[in-house]
Amino acid sequence: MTPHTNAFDTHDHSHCADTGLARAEEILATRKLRLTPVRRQTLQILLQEHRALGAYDVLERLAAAGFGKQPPVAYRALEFLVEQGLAHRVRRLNAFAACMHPETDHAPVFLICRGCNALAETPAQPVRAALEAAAQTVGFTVERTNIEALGLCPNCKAAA
Amino acid sequence: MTPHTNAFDTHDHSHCADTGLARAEEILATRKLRLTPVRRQTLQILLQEHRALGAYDVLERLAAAGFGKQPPVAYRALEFLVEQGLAHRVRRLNAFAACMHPETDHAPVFLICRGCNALAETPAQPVRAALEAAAQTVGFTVERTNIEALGLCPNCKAAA
DNA sequence: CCTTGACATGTTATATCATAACGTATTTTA
DNA sequence: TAAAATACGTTATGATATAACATGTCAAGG
Ligand SMILES: [Zn+2]
Ligand SMILES: [Zn+2]
Ligand SMILES: [Zn+2]
Ligand SMILES: [Zn+2]
Repeated sequence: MTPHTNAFDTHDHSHCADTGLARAEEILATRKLRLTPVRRQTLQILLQEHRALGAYDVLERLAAAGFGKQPPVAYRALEFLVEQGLAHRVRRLNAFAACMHPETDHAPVFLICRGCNALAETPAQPVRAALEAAAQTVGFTVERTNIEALGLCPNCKAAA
Repeated sequence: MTPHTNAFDTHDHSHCADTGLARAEEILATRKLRLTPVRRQTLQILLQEHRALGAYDVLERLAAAGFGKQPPVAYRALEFLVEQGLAHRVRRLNAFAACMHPETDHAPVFLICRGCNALAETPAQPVRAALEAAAQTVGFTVERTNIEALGLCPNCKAAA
């Protein structure tokens, strides 16, 4: 078990970004899909911070890096990353975040700090299981989930 | 325990709508808040169906009923109902739905059928508890949640 | 190699969702 | 009944997202 660095602890963040990219390359290689320059740059942009970025924020940064300046440029790259499980969409924020553990446990739970906007992705198994159980009592089959919590991270709690 | 009618079963829906309105009146009375005509009409609109409606859908119907025709009319009424726990916002759909049990258990789980767009609201306690537990391991305090599942309801499964 | 088809990128234009700011009317309270 | 708070309506604008189409790139098969 990798000692999961979590977004709310101070940590060597270059590690997150580096391994994130490396994992993406591996994963896409095995799927014979291409991590093109825009896609790579988009993932890097998301990996730069442990928070969710709106599509237009991403777009600005893509444009600054010499890519297209129109919304579909960002939306397409983001959609691709989300489909491949390399990024997630955070509905509560209308925003996107790099996935912090693309290999393991999908169907993430997001913890969104309203103080500092940090976003942590935590393992979802138990939550997901509880949700499945609730669904089953009414005969509903769960295919995709959005499980998001808004609140305060330990740092912001301490500061308050 | 009321035998909770659920959105995926055929049921006497006028009962849902009637009790929904009645409950809203009681609740707002105890809080000394007003169920004004637009608010009442908005709640009735949401109660007409077990699915989520976009703000602009609601607005159209409000306008047809003689209320204002501009977005804030709908958004304000919806926001009020959501604040009072009489309706919920379904982030996955950018839409709103009447609450199906305003008294009990809040922090609902939504089950959204991608076949027929039906929306069921199920009790969230166990899911919520699992989420709290996950949050606690990183020191995060949960304040609000969005827990939504997309999938297939029993009827659509049978039809497929 | 070169054609061909699939995929990827870019553009313009438009659709959809949401709120700011302001004036008027209604309701409550003193 | 005056003052204050609340609610409703408008205009205008902001923010998010997708449709439709043209051009460019790549990987295979001939
Ligand atoms: Zn990091
Ligand atoms: Zn993830
Ligand atoms: Zn019903
Ligand atoms: Zn509810």
